[in-house]
Amino acid sequence: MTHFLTKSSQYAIQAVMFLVAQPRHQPVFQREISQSLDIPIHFLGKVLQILVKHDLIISHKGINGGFEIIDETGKITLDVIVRIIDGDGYLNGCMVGFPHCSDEHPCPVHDEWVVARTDIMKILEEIDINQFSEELQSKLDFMTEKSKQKENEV
Amino acid sequence: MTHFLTKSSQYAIQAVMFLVAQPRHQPVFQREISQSLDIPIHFLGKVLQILVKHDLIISHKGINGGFEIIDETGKITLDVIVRIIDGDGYLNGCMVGFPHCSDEHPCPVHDEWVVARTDIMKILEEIDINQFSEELQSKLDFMTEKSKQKENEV
DNA sequence: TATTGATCGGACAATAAGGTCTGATTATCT
DNA sequence: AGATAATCAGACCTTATTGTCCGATCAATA
Repeated sequence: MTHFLTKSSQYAIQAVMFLVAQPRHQPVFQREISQSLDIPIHFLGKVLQILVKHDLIISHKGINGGFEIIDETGKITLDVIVRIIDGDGYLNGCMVGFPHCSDEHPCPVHDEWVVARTDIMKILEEIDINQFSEELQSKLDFMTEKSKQKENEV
Repeated sequence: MTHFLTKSSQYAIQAVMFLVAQPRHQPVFQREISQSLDIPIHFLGKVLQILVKHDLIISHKGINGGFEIIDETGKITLDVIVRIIDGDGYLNGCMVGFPHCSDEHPCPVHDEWVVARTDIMKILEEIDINQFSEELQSKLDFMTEKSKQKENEV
């Protein structure tokens, strides 16, 4: 269906944004993340565990547990998350799948594709999630289930 | 794996390019297309049948059969092919999967994604495969298995 | 008209992605 | 110490994509 990122990496990105947006970066229950972002809870758990293993977030077990972002982390880019979840080489290769397509021997859409790919790379590599935590807090209200509550209030 | 187009639509696009590049648009055997483009022959057959049903190419059955592009066809865009094979709505929706993301309530990467998506749309909607049939003939030599033959000759 | 060799069509298998379930482990609180 | 409630870990199921196989159908040719 020509999806661009897998569900797994989409969920991971959403979760990281959600954690960054937390005031004081307090720990959040997996259940709360799941409900807020409308992500299947067990699937979310699996994704979060991968992020924990790669030291992007930390987990607290036990009754007052939860997940939180690691404060010391510098720049958090989508690129980092996608590579952790989906592995490398996600935009390599020809857009239409020609095995021998390259800069030297470009396929009919190669040059245009390079331009588009550069734009995408910018999003993945240059945007820093840690930068706009205040902006995130307001924006994510509309992204999460809070927006539905607001609709119901009208 | 963050693939952008499915194999099916990639194969379809490659096959259409291959047929357009044929001098005088002569019919070509499914087997020849398969070998030239290194596409599994039966999978290719299934894809080609879909294109036939949607009047993008025509098929000749029987012993001197094969597939050829329909000459009367005007502009052939990747968009048309992708919609036939993969269905509609292939770049709709938020890049990172937020259900409520929209122009009015953009997610943190929405604006940048719109730019990148526009570039991709241009490739899909504006490039006309029928336009550069001469260019295709030379370019496809490198895309197909002919390039390997050239390598072996050296 | 029989043979040949092509597409056509549908069933089927293999693989990966997406999603679910259950028990184990862990830390907090009473 | 026991109850509680959270993450952790892995097995398992479902679905979609990708790929394979085989018989039916069709048209050209000898």
